[in-house]
Amino acid sequence: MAAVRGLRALLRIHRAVMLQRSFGFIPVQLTPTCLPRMLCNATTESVEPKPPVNPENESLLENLNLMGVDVRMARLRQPGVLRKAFTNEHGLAKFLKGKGASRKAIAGIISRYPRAITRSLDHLEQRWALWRNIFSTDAEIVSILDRSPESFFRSSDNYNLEKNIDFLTSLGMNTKDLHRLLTTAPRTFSNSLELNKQMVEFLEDICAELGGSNPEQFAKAVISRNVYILIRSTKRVKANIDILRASLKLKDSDLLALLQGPGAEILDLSNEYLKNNFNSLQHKMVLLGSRKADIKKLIVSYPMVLYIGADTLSTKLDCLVTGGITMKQILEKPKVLDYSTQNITGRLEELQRVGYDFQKNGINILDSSRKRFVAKIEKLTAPPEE
DNA sequence: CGCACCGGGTTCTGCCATCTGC
DNA sequence: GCAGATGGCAGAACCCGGTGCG
Repeated sequence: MAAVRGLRALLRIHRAVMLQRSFGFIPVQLTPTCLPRMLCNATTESVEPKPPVNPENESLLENLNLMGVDVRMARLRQPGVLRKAFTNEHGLAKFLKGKGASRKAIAGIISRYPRAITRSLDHLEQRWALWRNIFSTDAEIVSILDRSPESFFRSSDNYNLEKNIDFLTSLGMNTKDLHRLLTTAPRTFSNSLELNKQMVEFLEDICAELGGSNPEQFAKAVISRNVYILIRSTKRVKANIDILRASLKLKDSDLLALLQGPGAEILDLSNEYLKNNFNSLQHKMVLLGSRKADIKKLIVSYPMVLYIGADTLSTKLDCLVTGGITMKQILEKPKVLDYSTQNITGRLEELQRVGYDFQKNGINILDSSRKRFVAKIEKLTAPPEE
């Protein structure tokens, strides 16, 4: 995870540089020839008339600096906001502070989504009230803004937000569903109503196409099981369904059950990732002596296996097989793959120490909570007396 | 009681591209 | 020709415990 974050940071820096280049803040190449040109620019302005770009609003910059906003970051994200004559940074800060946001959180929000300071107090109050229909405390909302400012501020259309809430409710989502949706995929509520409707209609069509009798409940089931669906494109979800359809060759009714059941969880993966994982899994399992039918069985009973990255999965399977677990046992209890390689490794070692017999006892013990596992080990090591 | 089955919880943003409206 | 609004993308698992049955 940390590594991923590090990589992202690197990418971000890379992108930032590219962005600066495209805006002309940094010469494309830092070769000596650029220096004279820059000097030239400074001395002979009239020769090369600059495009009439509004200058940045100095007093705004000063305000933002005083508030602890990372102005450089803000400039890279939304340069236009810094050139605006009228903004509402103080109003926003006061508003958020009133909701319990810290100074640091507020600065972070503006740094990451500068357009937030263009929203009026009325707008903010309205939007907050709408979110409060779903959240019971301000603190919950603040934590989401801190996490993802864009989700809250990207759209200025409060009416659309209201319609989205109505629409999702009309699908049969209860408050708890909406809460989960807004907590984990807040962008859903900033989508246009049209976009959300498109996805729902798409899902309903899939259901009908597969001979399902209740498209509405199908759509709801898929979304409830995978709250990220609505922030994906129909193109992506469709491609994933096609991948599953082509590779598993299930009966329509079985595919339908898979999609609204455990399969829903992998529908939002990027298409290449899903394909790649499928191919790697197939390759790996063949190496370990499985047949095609086994692979299909595994995916149908435990689609989350395709969620696991190719390298992780390969390592995990090796770890299990090396530890004396057979592929057959894994196919019967695929949920062991839920657990981290590290966790599995540790358990295998402990079980070996106490001489656990997987042939006799099965591998269910690997698929249990830490608490239960520890209790089990304690019992196995305790003297058999009384 | 012990076990297996099963569902649930956590979690997922920050950027670019493309339109739209002024 | 700008800034705003919105769509779309890549990224990539792990863990817990209620419950019902033998």
